[in-house]
Amino acid sequence: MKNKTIAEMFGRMADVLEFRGENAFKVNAYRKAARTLGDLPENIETVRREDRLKRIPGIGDALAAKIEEYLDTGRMSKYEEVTSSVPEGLMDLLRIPSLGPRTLALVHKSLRVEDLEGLKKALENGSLSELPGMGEKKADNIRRGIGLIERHSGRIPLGEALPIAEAVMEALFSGAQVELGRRKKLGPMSCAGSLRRMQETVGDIDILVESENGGKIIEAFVSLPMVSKVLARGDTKGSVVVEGGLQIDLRVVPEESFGAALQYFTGSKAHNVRVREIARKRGSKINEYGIFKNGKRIGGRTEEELYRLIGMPWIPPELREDRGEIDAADAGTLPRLVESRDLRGDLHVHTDWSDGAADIGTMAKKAESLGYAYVAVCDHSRSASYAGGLSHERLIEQIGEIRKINKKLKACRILAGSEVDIRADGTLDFPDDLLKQLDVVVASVHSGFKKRVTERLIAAAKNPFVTVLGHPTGRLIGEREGYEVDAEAVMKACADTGTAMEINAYYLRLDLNDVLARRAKELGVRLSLGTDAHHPDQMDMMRYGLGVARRAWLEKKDLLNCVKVEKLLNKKSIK
DNA sequence: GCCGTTTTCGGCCCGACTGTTTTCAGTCG
Repeated sequence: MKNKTIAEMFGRMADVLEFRGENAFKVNAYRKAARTLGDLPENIETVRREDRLKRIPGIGDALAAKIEEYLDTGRMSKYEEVTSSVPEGLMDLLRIPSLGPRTLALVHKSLRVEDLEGLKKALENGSLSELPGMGEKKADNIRRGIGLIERHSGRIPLGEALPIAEAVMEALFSGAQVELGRRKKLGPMSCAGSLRRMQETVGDIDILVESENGGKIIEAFVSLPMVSKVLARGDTKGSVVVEGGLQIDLRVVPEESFGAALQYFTGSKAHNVRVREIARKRGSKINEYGIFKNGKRIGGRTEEELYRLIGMPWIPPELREDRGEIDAADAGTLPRLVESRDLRGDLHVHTDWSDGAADIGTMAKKAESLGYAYVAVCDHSRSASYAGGLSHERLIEQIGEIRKINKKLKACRILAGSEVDIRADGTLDFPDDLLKQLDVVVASVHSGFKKRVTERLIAAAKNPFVTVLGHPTGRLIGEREGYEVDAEAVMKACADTGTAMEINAYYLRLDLNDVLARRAKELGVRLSLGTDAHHPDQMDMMRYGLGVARRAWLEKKDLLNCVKVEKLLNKKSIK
């Protein structure tokens, strides 16, 4: 797909245009188009062929022409002209926090800085801090920014950030309660930002708490044991770095503004821009303190109130990405998102029969404690020798073992399954007559990442005994891109054959991701949540997969996990 | 560069904080 490439080109052009000081609204137009294209689940070439380019929001005559030029010739003259006007690599420096386009232009023009090395030198020899408008503190901030991106490219996975945020909030809750004394009750506390939206990675953590005693709360916050550095402490805002380098901002807001502040700090930015636009068109104004009409406050205590006052229902945080949720809210067609309590089971776990850490009974017990009605044991198949993949005989033995344990279980049923390898030649690792005996078959690619992956996945989908395609794109967050796969073609095959596609809930996979899972739903594909747990504790990662499902607008009916066990076992009813 | 229930021209979200200034530009969310 050329979508990402074109999106990156527009993004890069936006950077350069901003750097050159051109019209900020034009810059914004490029940036908006870049984001829309990056999120577009459909192949841009298809959209072009059907002459629908200009129907994409934010794409007008000029950008459509540029896209067409690129698709036809493989080049974009405007892009080449714009990017060649600045040294290669210079724009990468914009990733450094507290170094924006204006400052970059200044250091480039007056100090001839062209890359990170040059920037470091200018910081070292003091020439940067002597520039007009610059100073020691600004230089310090840029130094810290460089350190930040060098340590860990800026963002950390949701599955690491959320437990830290929860630990901090819990400690803060008791700490702040002590500071306040017993008589004053601490108001509600919530995380905000990309963490609350359950985005797959987060840059920093935002926490909001409602109280009239900001100073004391902030004091308790900066004194928490996990804090390694205090960046700022005031009456309404505190900012710290915790062990591991993650930045956490705490904001204390008064009761009447809590909802407005929560909405504001939850974002996303694109969502908030649209919400404010609409508020303005409808005669009111929204900021982080509330919603105002003719200069008079008319609300802001809760998010529900805020949305209601501009004429729409509350929008779940996972949807707030400006991907159509605002129009849907306006039209009253928001999805009824799947919830944790809708999930009847985990459809992908491993045991010590292959490379898992716990035995079948222990995994089942964990499933029971989570309130599940079923758990699918899907150990690796024979080709996955690195993972102790089961031989034909061992799998038959395991099926027998599972049937035996099931007789002793009450609430939760173990489903006999397999995570069967889709081999490099496109065949599956077990013959059909063995697969037929299983309750659940997850078919996954674990090798030959560059060998005709699309065709292999489609072939697997066509197998009548394959229930689910496991981690269909194979990406690992922060480690590797997915396979070269035509996701759209695979989805269509799954829709045709009734094969489900996995949202692997393991925090580094989250595969399918939100955008693709939503597209799958649109095409009529059922999704399946599995934690891929290799340890009972990892079954708790279901919440990350659920986050993806909700970000993908999925409802109960879209997920295989919400189906009753009887229906699940009757394969004809699901495939 | 996009867009249109005020508009095909003239708008385009809003405010805080920081660091540098002596009234404001840049950055951020």
